[in-house]
Amino acid sequence: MKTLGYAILGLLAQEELSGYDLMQRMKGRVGNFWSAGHSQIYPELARLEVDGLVTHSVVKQQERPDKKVYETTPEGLKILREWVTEPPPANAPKDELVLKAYSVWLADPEKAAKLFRDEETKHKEQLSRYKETRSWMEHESGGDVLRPESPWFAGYAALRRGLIYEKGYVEWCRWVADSVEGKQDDPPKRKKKKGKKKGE
Amino acid sequence: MKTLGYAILGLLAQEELSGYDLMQRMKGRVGNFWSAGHSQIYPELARLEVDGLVTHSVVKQQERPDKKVYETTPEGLKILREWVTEPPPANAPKDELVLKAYSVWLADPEKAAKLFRDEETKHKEQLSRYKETRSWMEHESGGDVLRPESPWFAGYAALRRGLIYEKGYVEWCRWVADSVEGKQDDPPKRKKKKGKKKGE
DNA sequence: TGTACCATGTAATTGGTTACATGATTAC
DNA sequence: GTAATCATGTAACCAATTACATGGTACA
Repeated sequence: MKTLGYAILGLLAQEELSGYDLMQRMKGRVGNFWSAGHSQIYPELARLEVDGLVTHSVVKQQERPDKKVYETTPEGLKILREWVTEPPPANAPKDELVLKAYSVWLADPEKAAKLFRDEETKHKEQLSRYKETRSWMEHESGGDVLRPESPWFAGYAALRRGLIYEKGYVEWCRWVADSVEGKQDDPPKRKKKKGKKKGE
Repeated sequence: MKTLGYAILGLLAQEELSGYDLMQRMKGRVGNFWSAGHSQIYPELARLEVDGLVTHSVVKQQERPDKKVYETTPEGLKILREWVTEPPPANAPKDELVLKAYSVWLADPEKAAKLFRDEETKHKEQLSRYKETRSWMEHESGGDVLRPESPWFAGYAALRRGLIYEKGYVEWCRWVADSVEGKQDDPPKRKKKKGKKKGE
């Protein structure tokens, strides 16, 4: 089974969805750290069904094309549950902007500053969207965001990764931009203090 | 030109390297956010040479097989310099652990806690390695880590991304593990305060 | 009349990983 | 001997993106 299959099962475990619905969840990022196009999703759904992990029923709609609505089978839920607690293979994150940073010493400083300022802005915006979602979840869930056996908790946990990721990204972009502009004397925070702060 | 080509040019812009040297840099992560195997590197080097962006000379070694040492051409440096300040395509980060978190409500809490504790440990270790590298760079560079026109600065900037990334990862893993174990009442930091802190 | 959204699929291409293949030298 | 490192390549396979393809409804 490939990761995409588990991503789909994970979504279907929370609600019944059509291929089209899945596509939208995946475009907007499943719990913000996975994505897939419809050309990947439809064949994968077919494979999952052959393997007996999902089933579908055709929902007839007037005013709209008919659709196939998928749900997990008990077998599908079982293998999803097992997969969740297995350690994932070590992931080498790839980030083109960090690669650009690695060669930034060659670049025109003004253009470089603009690049990292623009990226800072993008990630600030993403951070704001995540914060809105967080507020919405906290209010809407009725406290379930902190109950680990609730799907609300799981979505909230994934969202928190996004919040931390973007917060760090913004901080880093700002540091790089400041540095190439010559306005940066020390790591962010603690300006004057002795800076003792033990090594680890 | 694909990203791998720029990754190679970025390394060769700092020092002459053989395909084997490049492979090692890439295994250990170029500035920690790109990677590639030797089966990708050798063909890509050949393409770069056909395009006139790198050249090689054969270095004869006794005690070791001969090797081809590559360097960038002026043309190669030029297109690298241009690429650096172009905005990268929006990257959708993929992280299998976050996907697992999204379905963690289905899992056995003890197994889930173990998973996230183990991951926390791994990322703590990576963080420690980065911190050692940081110290080494700061001492070895003679202050050049803060001079944007120095290759030291570029490597240092990439490293700082790694530091922030791992710091956030550790924090997140700990929060998830604490939560599934039932020891977590509030977002990290500020325990009692009113929590006013404006929306943005 | 044309754009946007709903809905589902297949085909071609690219990028990346794993496996295959060879061969020399050094250290245990 | 045999494992480890140096050194360079090709071939097969897989995952993912982009492009091709179809067809209905809503709305401006």
